[in-house]
Amino acid sequence: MNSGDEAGSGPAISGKRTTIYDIAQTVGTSASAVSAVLNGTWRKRRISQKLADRISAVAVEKGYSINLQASVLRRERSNIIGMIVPKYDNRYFGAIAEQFEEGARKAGYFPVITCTQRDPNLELEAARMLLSYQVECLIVTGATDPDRISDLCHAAGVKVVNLDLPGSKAHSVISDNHQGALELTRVLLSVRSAQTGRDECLYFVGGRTNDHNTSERVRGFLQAHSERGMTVPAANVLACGYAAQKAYDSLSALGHVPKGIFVNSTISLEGAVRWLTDLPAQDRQDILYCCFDWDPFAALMPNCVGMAQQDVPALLERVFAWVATGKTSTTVELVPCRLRLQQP
Amino acid sequence: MNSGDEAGSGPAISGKRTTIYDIAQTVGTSASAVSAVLNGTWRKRRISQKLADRISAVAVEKGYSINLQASVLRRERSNIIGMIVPKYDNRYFGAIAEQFEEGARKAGYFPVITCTQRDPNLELEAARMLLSYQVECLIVTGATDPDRISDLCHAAGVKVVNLDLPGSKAHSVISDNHQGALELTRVLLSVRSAQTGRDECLYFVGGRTNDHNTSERVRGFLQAHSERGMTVPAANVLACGYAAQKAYDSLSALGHVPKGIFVNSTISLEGAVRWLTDLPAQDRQDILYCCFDWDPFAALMPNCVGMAQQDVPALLERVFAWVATGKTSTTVELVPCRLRLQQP
DNA sequence: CTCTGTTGCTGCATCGATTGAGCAAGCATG
DNA sequence: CATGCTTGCTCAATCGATGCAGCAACAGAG
Repeated sequence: MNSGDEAGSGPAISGKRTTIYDIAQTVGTSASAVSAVLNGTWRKRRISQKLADRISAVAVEKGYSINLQASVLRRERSNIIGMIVPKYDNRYFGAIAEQFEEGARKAGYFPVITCTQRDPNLELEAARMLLSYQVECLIVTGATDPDRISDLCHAAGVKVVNLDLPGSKAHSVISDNHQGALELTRVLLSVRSAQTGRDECLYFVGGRTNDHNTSERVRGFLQAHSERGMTVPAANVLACGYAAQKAYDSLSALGHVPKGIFVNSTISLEGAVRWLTDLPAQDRQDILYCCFDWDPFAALMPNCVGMAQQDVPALLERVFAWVATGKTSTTVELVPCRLRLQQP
Repeated sequence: MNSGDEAGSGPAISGKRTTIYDIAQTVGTSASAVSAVLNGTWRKRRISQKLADRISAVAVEKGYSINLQASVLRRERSNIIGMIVPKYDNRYFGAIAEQFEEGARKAGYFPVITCTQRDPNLELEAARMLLSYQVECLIVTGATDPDRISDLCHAAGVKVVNLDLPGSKAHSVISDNHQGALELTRVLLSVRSAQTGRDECLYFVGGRTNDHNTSERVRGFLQAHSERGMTVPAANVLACGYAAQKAYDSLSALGHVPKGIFVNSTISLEGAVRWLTDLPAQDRQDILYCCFDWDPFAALMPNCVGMAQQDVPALLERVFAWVATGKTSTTVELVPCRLRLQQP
């Protein structure tokens, strides 16, 4: 049962990790030589091939792994890049997290992501933690209060970039929510009017109006209507928050069945689709919706006209490009969304 | 534009972080006192309230944040717990990542998650990295080769737990794939036979047969058939890998339209559903499927009979309970799945 | 006035890796 | 044989936080 081998010069005895000093001792050399060999600077430091080989062999044999806490402490750079995301469990943030890691590794960083559940206190706490781990740069995604985090980072002399939601105290890379919403609304309006033969105002469901992204999307939504000479009644905009249940409740509370719905996020869409499937079949037939954000299953639902997919690769490409420049100005970069329409 | 204030005793000048020595100097005390005050051990170390207050005030004023690299180096414990996940961008792993972080924080750990794209080399590399950051414990989720990672961890004296996929060299917490697949298949078989009046073998799509989870699910799938006296032809099991496109291709390649499909994961389901929506409407009508793993949108698709949802909270609860015991034996814990059936 | 005990602090070694400075040995050149 | 150069290594300080050992000052007991 117990596989720990106590004897011999094998791998570290439980609890004690091998250090460069251990290796130096068994090889009969100095810790500096071991360090130089193991971090690749040995040629420059004129260590002989022979010694290098002996050291490498012993390191492998002992299962050595560097203590990066010690290494980072000594060097000026930590090579750690941090990210704060509100949630992992939807496709948008899942993709952001995944591609952030990929990009970070490609740029030579070690990525550390922390999920903050849209809780402002947890956001601050997480940012502080990441700073304590000496991140060189922090990417703040969808934070409720990005500016306070920017302040923290500035105090520590750490680069910050806002992603997805803009802030006023750091560079921001965000989707062009207005453009995406405008185009998406145009599509839904024209499909519906082709179907019914007349123009009818759509409903907007989900999000919060004081949130930048939602207000930009509402602006696009309204503009698409006014392009057709329509004025949307205020009651058609149900900015009820992001939770799925809220969307379900506010659609149910309407008292009638809206025929065209702009859903503000896949999270709200979960509620909207649930509401839809709970309707009697004949009501369900001619309801159409579109949704800001993309999900592969939601995109294939029969009532879905199209989705606006935020261009995650482009967003992250912009973020890493910004990080590489080392600039510190406070600007906002807009990245266009991709429209993904249902094949008829 | 430039908000950096160079003068005064304010927050750190860009590039230089405040340390306990800086604070000690401005307060006119020793670094030990500052350390004791800032890490909460000052009462025990008999620092006066007055000095403690002065130190705290200066620390806040200077925007001090502890250097955890230095702290961890000195102490015996790092408080870091690591996790390796193959992907973030589906609901199952998204939920695992999110709840892992929550559980880790509750247990007093700092969670670090790394995503390895189902790439065995990246898995090893990531494990090595996490060990270098002195993780106290590593949770290995869905790794292609968990045992090699276990070896690495044992060599470093670090606890390991396998999650989702079992390994032979560490404790494993996994879903009861056989039970879940058995029950799910029973449901689909009975719904289909109620519909058509006769028993018909289902198709199994997705996964790899040499993968533990897939083979257990196939076993459940076959057993549900044999309970009804049916023998499934080998050709009905399309273990074509996990990628969505593979599922699409192997369903298209069949040459006929199977009427009942057991889909092995939501990733494969993306392909299956795409295949479904590409079919002519009359073919699509009476196809039913079920799927192992849960997705809120997929669950609401009209042809979906039910999904097996892995009990993520229970899985992680078991993982953390195991970590807390500190035991090292090699056992497998099975956690039952929840069946989520389509409301008729 | 000495002895013991308490309060409130400081000094210093330590964790493991890194790196500039430096040293001994070997060799070639004048 | 003195000088300079190269090769191949070692020494020791350093990064920032921690915590043990210890010390000065003072109070109270005898």
